[in-house]
Amino acid sequence: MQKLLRMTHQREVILDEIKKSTTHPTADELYERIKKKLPRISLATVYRNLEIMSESGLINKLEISGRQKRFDWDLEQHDHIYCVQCHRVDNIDLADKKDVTLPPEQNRGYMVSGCRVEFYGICPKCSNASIKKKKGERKKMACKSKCGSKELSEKQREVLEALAKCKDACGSKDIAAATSLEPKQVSCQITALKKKGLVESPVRCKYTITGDGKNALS
Amino acid sequence: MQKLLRMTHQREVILDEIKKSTTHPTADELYERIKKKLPRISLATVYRNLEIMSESGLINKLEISGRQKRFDWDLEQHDHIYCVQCHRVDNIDLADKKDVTLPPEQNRGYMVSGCRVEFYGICPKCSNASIKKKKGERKKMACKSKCGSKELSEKQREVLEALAKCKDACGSKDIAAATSLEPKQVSCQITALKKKGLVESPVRCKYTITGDGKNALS
DNA sequence: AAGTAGTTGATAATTATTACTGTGTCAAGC
DNA sequence: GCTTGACACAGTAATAATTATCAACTACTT
Repeated sequence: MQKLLRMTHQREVILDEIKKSTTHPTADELYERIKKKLPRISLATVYRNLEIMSESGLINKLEISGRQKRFDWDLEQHDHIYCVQCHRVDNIDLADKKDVTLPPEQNRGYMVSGCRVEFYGICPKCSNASIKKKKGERKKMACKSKCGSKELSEKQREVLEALAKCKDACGSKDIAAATSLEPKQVSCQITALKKKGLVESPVRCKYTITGDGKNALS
Repeated sequence: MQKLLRMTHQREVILDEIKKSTTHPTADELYERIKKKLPRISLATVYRNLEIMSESGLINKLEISGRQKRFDWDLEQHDHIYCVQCHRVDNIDLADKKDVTLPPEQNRGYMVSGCRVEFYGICPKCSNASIKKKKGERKKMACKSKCGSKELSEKQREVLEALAKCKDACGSKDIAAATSLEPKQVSCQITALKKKGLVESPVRCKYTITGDGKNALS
């Protein structure tokens, strides 16, 4: 039953990289770092070995908020604090935790095997970043955004360029006239552009290009 | 800033379906149920509206272990218990929780906005199921498995069929001879089949088909 | 009644992860 | 020293869950 683990060079490097990290890296964060040492390693190898090593108890796979799995060299049971903005995860040491137990009449028939406590909030890096942003300091987001600024579609670019030429806010009909698009289609594109933050609406049904929008064009 | 929400029929039905559920459904569970009432609804609409409604505070999006997001009509802050086998999530009422606070010197500079407590274990349904399984009662898994028994590939089926014809355990060379495959390829396929539990190795380098393996062929 | 913001269904795209495949490497046994 | 079989690897395809895009539609507001 016990599977024997061969300590290959790749595994050594992966394990080493986890042990070095103070945070709890995701598979692709690790992959990026490992690639510098082993440029030919495959992402699949990283995933495979993280899975294997956590199964055999060399490392810990965290069950934590967020989409990506995270790994930890610290095998002791401990708890975490999670940044809702950049999704980083830090350790916490919770002395009070011994009090958190589930009264037997509350367990709903579950065979309880453990308990996780997870605080959440905004990490210092992110709160600094948002202060800077308010000051008008334009800065590339330090953290991966869930839905990054995507490429503009053909039509979106057309609408945005037309808006860039207007001095004042203008309605979608004006834009339709300035482009080859139907008024109806313009409204669709504006919705998308607003969502991306490239366009805003100072008054109902009038639109202007934002600073971000101008940057997106150049 | 405040976006106005139009109460469409689709939204009403989605909301209604969440309110009716005692558990914490995932988007696609909801979609399956809603399709019965609105057969033409799109999965995207369900996802879109769950997101919108949770943003505007009509429902709650749970941050919980597991790959899929889950939604809850109960806006009160409460905690959960999670089945590591079938991933169902139940509510718990944790009176002791007030004790769990993060000492300020522990917060690592985070602006803490809340705390989740999550117990985990095996739910009653799953522990019953595994007892039945031990008795030899073959039964379709009640719960979605993370990596369900996949279709057999062409080569895997070939290997498995060859194995089914052997009375005793046989080596990969025997199998290679019985099929059109190279010995090297056979070993790859056997590894995959073993992982699926369709083949086992009573002695080193000898293989037999398992009960599951026979079922997989029929 | 007209115009427009918001909404929908269908589908494409994306993200994170896992599976497959052919080849390579290692250790044990002949 | 050669063979055998187990384990690993890189590269790539496939999958699952979610999100984005877009043209058509709908319900408010004026």
